[in-house]
Amino acid sequence: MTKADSIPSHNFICNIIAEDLKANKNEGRVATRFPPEPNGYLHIGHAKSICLNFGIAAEYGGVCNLRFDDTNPSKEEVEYVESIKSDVRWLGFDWGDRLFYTSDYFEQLYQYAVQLIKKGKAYVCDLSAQEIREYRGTLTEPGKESPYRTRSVKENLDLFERMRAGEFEDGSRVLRAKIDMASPNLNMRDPTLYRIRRVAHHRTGTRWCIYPLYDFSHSLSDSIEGITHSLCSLEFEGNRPLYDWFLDELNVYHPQQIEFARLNISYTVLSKRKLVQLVEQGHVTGWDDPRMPTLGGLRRRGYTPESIRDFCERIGVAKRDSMVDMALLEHCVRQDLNQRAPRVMGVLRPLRVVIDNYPEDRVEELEAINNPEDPSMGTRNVPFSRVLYIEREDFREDPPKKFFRLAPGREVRLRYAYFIRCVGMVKDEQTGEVVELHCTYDPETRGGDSPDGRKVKVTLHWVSAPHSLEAEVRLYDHLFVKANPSDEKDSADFKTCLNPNSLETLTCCRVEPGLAGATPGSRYQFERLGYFCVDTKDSSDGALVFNRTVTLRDTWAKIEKAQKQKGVAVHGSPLSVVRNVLIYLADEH
RNA sequence: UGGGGUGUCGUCAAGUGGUAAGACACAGGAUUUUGGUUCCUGCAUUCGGAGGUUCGAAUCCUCCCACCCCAGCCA
Repeated sequence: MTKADSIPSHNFICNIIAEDLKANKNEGRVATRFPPEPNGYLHIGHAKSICLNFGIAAEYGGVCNLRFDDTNPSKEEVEYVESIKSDVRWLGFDWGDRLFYTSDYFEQLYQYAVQLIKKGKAYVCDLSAQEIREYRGTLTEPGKESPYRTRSVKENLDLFERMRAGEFEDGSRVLRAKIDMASPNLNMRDPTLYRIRRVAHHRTGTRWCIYPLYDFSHSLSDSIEGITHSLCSLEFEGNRPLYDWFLDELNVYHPQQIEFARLNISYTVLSKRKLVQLVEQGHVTGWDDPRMPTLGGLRRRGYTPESIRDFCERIGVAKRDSMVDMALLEHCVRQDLNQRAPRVMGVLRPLRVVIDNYPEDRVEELEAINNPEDPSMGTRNVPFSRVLYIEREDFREDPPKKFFRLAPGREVRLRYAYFIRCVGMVKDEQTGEVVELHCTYDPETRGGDSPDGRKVKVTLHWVSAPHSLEAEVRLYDHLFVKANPSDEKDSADFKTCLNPNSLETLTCCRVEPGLAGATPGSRYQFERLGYFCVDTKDSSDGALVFNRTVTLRDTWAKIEKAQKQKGVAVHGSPLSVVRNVLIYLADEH
């Protein structure tokens, strides 16, 4: 990788940092942080933030902290902190010894609150949640001051201490900042700093019964850690004045909050709230269902961390709401996997082919290239015999225009093997379905080249029937049928456009014998089909299960789709079929 | 009808007064024992709209329009 490649694309945040550096702000120091709340699993939207924060730290010789924003014990669990850590690591980032928790600062945060009270900038309020809401006013009308706003410093100190000591009921009192109930920015209308909540915390246990809220704890945690640039998403723009207020009132180190647009991708959803519904209502099998945009789902699907990082690099960072085309994500995995995935042959929907002129008991080992993009990956042998399977869709009894594959009388190449010509077919007498093909092979074309220079329009993948292994293959498609599921007027019901065909399970697939014992998580390109990953949960030596990561680009599919849309005459002449083909009608099927 | 933001190709996105990068997608073509890969070529006389300043505007000014966020003791 060249230097230019490794530099994050130019974005407005880099511009700000570069200027700060030039002005020697923060003594040339750069410190960022990734601050997840441990209340759910990471998804690709988080990956954007992780890549940004860790990427900037790396680029400018700074550091990036991993900080769990664990101020709401009723929603947070250790299970989530563990999964988040492993996802960040999997993505390829290392926080070294800079693992922090907001809960590490509870005592210090409490002292900051006391300072605010002493300055007359915070007070204990006895209004109920309902009343606080009523007193807040509306977007267009100012709020009313709480009757408790004028309590003395002494009384506030006493009350706050007793809140901590557990003398009051949950929800009976809160600590509030004393700012301005008439502020046009609702965040500044005496926001709540602490609430009473007798819930055990995953790290501090029952030591505390009061917990700080986001605005207060986040800005101060950033300050405590010496964060220089605190990057967050757009919806916190209105919180910035409050972020700044705490730091100014307390006169402590003042990081700069910068907001950027969160990631949206077409044909999926990226909000914790919505993802939870998909899991809980059984629309997917879990957080790591390969259709989920979670890092766990993408990993199981076969996405590489490199491809996700590349994607995050390419989408850029800006302030406008946007929706990135899913096709870009798919492009990124294809590009990565094209370079590194070993090629293999697998037949998804097998069609039996008998090579009439190939000896019954002969088996040949044919050399196949593991990756044409990378000769160092070497070669392997695949067995060839009289009975094979090819892809059902690679044969058409009545081929449409531009269909180059097998048809009665046609000759094609079997990859790394021989040219074969279709001379007959067996049909199910009930359904008329073609259930077996009879072909002849040309012994002169071993390896795939014809000595007489004869050309063939296409190369098919295949497996030797007796040598092949059975496998289950799961074909995944977009989770939603609409580019923007959140568009539903009835925004509650983004699920109305769930794709009913997002998963198709194929159970009688046949793959080449070399795949026996394939390691769970390993990725392959099934030639001509796509990239597949051995499932990490359901696959075993005796019962292989593959997940399709993404298809290969498919020019034929595109042509066929266009033909169907135009209603073009897609059939060839039936006369040629009659002339060239022997048709065996089934009697034993 | 309060405040805070944002509007550049179908989708992302550079551009910061000197005459519209790049990527994906799409469309052609070449090469190809994957209809894959790779390689060429094409793809915004125009930057939400209207005025204005200027020799010169996507960039500055004015007005207008559209969209997003904020009324949790969530983050």
